[in-house]
Amino acid sequence: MDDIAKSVPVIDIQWIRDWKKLRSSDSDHDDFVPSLPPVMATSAISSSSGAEILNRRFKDLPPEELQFDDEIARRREAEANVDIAPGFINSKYECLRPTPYEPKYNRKLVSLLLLLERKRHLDNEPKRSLSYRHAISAIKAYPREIQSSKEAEKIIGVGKKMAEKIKVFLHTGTIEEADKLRYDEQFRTLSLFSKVFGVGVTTARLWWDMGYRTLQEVLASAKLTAAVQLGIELFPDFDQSRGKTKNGDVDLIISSKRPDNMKGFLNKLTRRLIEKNYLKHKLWNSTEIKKISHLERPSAGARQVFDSFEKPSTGIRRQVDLICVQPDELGTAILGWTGSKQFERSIRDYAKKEKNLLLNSQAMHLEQNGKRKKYVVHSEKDAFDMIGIPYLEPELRNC
DNA sequence: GGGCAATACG
DNA sequence: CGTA
DNA sequence: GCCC
Repeated sequence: MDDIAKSVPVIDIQWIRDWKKLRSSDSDHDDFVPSLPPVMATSAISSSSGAEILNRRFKDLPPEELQFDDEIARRREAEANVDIAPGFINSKYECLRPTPYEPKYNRKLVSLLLLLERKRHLDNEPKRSLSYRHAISAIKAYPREIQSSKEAEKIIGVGKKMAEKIKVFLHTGTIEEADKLRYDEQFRTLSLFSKVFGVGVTTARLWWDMGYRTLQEVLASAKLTAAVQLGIELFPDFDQSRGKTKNGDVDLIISSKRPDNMKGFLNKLTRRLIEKNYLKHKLWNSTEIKKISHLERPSAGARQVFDSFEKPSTGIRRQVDLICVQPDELGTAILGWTGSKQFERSIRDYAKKEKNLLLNSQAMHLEQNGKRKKYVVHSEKDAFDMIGIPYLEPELRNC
């Protein structure tokens, strides 16, 4: 367990230090292990008031910028069969190749495809959205500028229709459907709504259909669950639309060598955090209270998790997920909560289809003639080894 | 044509 | 079922 | 929307 703790990157921000202090002053829990995915420690100093943000409607929103708008040298489409780039791992399994957070090549193309993916997602077309996800991941990992649609179509995950869009892009420098979305009221409003914690595409569209166009209107008129109401109220704090590309969620995975110590641990912890004024009190008046008391039960093992919002001494708020796991779940838990989402889907897909290994964030099982045999995964590296794929640093899992 | 990750919680 |  |  110590090895794991050391191998996991830890963010150096104030509240982590506070946590350490808390930990060292609390001998009851001297063996709890914080584990963190690599998260950029950026934060927004909001210059706008919360009310102003909640009242924004689509025309007031900061422009839907392309992540990148490179001066693309228009590449000649005519000349055919460019070979696929050497060294590119051309597979439908994203987990087999490194994928950077910010690609060096094909950046505008990726930005445009991301808009189309989001559109499919907001239109509740999850399978099409997934297809775009696959193609985008492959292109992000592609080691040079794509020269022609013929070349693009050799990439597994890029089929006929997307190759056609890429062809247009290489000729005109854009993809019309995607470019239009940047100024599309419905698209941008649905995007805004679905950024609220607790709101997915169904709710976002419901609000749109009811005629709401700003979060303030929603807040004033719709009957909301306590959680969603809270999500809206906290939205300005978490707003990251200006100048910020990185999201600051933190997951803490907590485990103990003496699982009996963990009974009520989250409860005690949250009580202390409230005492120290790290937590936003409002939260605990809402639905979350149920979750906490629920976790108090001895609940014979497995996963315990809840989402919370923490207000560190800096005054900046972040979403923090606390996850308590059994010691033998630690490896798969870290792997499972580190992401990216697409990486998790990919590695689970590969494990099952290629190795008969069933993987989730609690365990890995080998399936052989109808029986399931459990394997204990001690670390991320362990998991990669057992599945038989090369280890990837977390910062290269941006599929 | 079938399948697309997998599971907990309200 | 919707969301994380 | 794409792969097998």
